[in-house]
Amino acid sequence: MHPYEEIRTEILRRINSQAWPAGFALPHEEKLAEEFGVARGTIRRALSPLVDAGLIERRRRAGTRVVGRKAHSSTLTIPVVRHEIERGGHAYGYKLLRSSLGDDARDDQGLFAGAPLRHIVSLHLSDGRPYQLEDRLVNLEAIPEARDADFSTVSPNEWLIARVPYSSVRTILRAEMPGTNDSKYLKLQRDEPVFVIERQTRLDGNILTLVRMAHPAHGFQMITATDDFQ
Amino acid sequence: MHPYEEIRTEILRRINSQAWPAGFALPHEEKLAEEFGVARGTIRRALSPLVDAGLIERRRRAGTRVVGRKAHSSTLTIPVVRHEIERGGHAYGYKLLRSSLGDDARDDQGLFAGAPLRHIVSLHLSDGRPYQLEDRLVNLEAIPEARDADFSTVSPNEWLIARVPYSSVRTILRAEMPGTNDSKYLKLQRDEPVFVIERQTRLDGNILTLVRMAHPAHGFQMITATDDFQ
DNA sequence: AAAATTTATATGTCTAAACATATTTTCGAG
DNA sequence: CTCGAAAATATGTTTAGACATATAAATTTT
Repeated sequence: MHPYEEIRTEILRRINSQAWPAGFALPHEEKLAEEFGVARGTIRRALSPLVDAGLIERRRRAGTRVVGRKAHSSTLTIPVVRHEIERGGHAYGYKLLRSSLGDDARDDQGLFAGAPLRHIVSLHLSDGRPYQLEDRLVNLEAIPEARDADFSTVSPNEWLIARVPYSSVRTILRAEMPGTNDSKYLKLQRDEPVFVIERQTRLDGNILTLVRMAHPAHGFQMITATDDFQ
Repeated sequence: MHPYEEIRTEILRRINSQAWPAGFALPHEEKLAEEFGVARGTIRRALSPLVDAGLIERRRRAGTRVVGRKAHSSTLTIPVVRHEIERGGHAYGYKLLRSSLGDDARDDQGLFAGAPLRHIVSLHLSDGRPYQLEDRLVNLEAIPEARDADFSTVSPNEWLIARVPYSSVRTILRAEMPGTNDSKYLKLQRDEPVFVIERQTRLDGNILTLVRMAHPAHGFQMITATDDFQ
């Protein structure tokens, strides 16, 4: 364990044990450097992830303070469906349900501003059972290669994620009563809702793709990784 | 804009423009330092968040490569309910429904290993309408002050988050058909599902609190912040 | 007493250099 | 030709120092 890690751990311990409670002003960098017998740079290195995580706050001249938390943050990772299913030890299946071209398809929100689109509906299966219904619009102006890509064996999800770089992602999570397509393809039980993940992917402001991924609620859950320290 | 930021932006541009496609080996640090006219440390500073974000991968002696993505990651922030509602410009309301002590309460999963518990059920309202049903178990061994805390005006959610430090959080998201309590308190429409957030909060392995937060699905959604650059 | 100015100070950025360490490549022994 | 040891190399950690900059605190001016 490197000095910067030990120092970070020790400072975390002090915060978590309330020895340094919310609002407490930490000794300044030079003092901490002296206490731990290292250079100032090493102290900065130990502290900066705590700043990023919002555990402490720093202001020039004012110093560093322990922050009282106001929210829980965690990282939500959405893997390629196939990986998710296979990692769970299940057999992955995939079926292309619909593929069409057009510029008026389903752009309810006018996000694509009339750009040519490809609309793909596909189904992901786990052990033969419907797992996710993927309904996707792809901006062909931004990703022209997607016009002729073959999505009958590889899902657009997987095709895109590896191939197309993006700079921002907006993910929306919802519980919904199933729509017509959901009921048709997901083999839902009576009164069973769907868990919907909707995602907009952008590159420098231009929207690349918009996708709605619907899961049968029963047995489906999302778990977020804990943004923690050790 | 500082040199390290400009360099990071330029490198991102090269990755996003596919000038440096997935698998591409970046020039090594000394070369980049020379190219940008800065010290090696500044190059490291520019690159390290890209490593954290999984955009590039580095191995000693082998160098640095652009990574083809395998998943979408984003940060899910769950604020205190009151803040969430007030930020939306709505009136916040709160009602304590039930509060009891005991060690056998509802610990279905045996997470608390027989520790004394406090069980609190409360309702959060937005403009007078039910917004969230909070059902919480608090470990009194870890947080003895919670035994006598008054949750009739301040929700346990808010009381805990500011007061009690934690080291890890596990959040589970689900769509569910409403249970008895959900139907009773959330004024659900016919066939309306609930969006459930379940959270376990720990400090150094010890579970502090377990909470189930149920939202009427209609009009509720979670949006994740985009883990992006610039 | 209030407002404007100056000073002090803690954090923020950057450098240049040394050394540590994982891993690949090279080279030599068998 | 194979295996193992040695060398080479890119990244990883740390230092000590210089300078930049935001802002709190002290001082002067109004």
